[in-house]
Amino acid sequence: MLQQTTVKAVIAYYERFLTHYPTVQDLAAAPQEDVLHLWAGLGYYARARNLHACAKRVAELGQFPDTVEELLKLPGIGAYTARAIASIAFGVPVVPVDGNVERVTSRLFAIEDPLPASRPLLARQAALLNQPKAAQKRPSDFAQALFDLGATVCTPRNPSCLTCPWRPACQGHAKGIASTLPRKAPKQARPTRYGVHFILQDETGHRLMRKRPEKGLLGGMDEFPGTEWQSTPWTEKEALAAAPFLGPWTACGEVTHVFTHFTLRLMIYTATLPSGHNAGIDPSFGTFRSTERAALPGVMKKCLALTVADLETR
DNA sequence: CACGCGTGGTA
DNA sequence: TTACCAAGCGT
Repeated sequence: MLQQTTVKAVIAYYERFLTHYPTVQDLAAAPQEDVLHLWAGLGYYARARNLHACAKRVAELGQFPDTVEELLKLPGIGAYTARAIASIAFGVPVVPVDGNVERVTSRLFAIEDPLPASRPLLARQAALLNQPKAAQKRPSDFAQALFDLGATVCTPRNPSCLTCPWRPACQGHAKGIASTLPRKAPKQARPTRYGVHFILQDETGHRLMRKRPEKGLLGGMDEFPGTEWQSTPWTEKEALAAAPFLGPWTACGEVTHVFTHFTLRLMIYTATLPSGHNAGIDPSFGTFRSTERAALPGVMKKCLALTVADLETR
């Protein structure tokens, strides 16, 4: 859960997750649908699918692997997480390199080559940080102290060099460039994509939803039926051709959602199905279900909230 | 190796 | 408002 996600955002999800799945066997036995439902809103949904697959593998093995090499073979466990588990859970003297450790390392050694190209060099240098005997003796404390140094002292902006225990050894500070490191390659501009979604309610308050493909964007999560997301806006005529039934539809507003790599603008249409008319809808548009039980990603929750707000002001 | 993959917080 | 950032991984 903590991969690229802040502790604050994770805690509530973590607690809820552990309540449902106290052991790795419980998680391994759960339906994917339930796992994704508990993850909905946290983002990076491949992590949920990987964690689920990982639990199944560990249950199959009968125990957790305790070496970096074996941990790396598990789904969702990469160079960082394998070393975090090995050092924190099993006392193996290795250094997990996350964003914090990359920053600390780039400053300590005054590495000016920009990310992400400098990543292999940073990893090699970071691997040397636990040479001192005290670090070898307590791999778990060393790893977590390194994270905390990065999170509270050697911060991205305005680092507290005056209170830093490593200031005497810091080449970045000596050169006066610590706060400017790590350098980063310039980023690409974020394109905009456009889509139209239809929120169709039946007489019981259930809404028409379908499951997205297992892989790719929002993989395995639920959505309201709609158009593809393309680089140009849809005309009303084009959009309505993609609707799950004839209508009439109410244009209810627009939702903007920013993903890592593109901005999404969605037009939302709503309708309530006249009773007895829900048989003619093609199954490719989904089934009528309670939104409470669905695995709706943030962008779809926004769409739903818009229709609810729109209804109340109508 | 570059890119795709969410969401919330902060300056 | 925009830009950046967060206990990265898989392809």
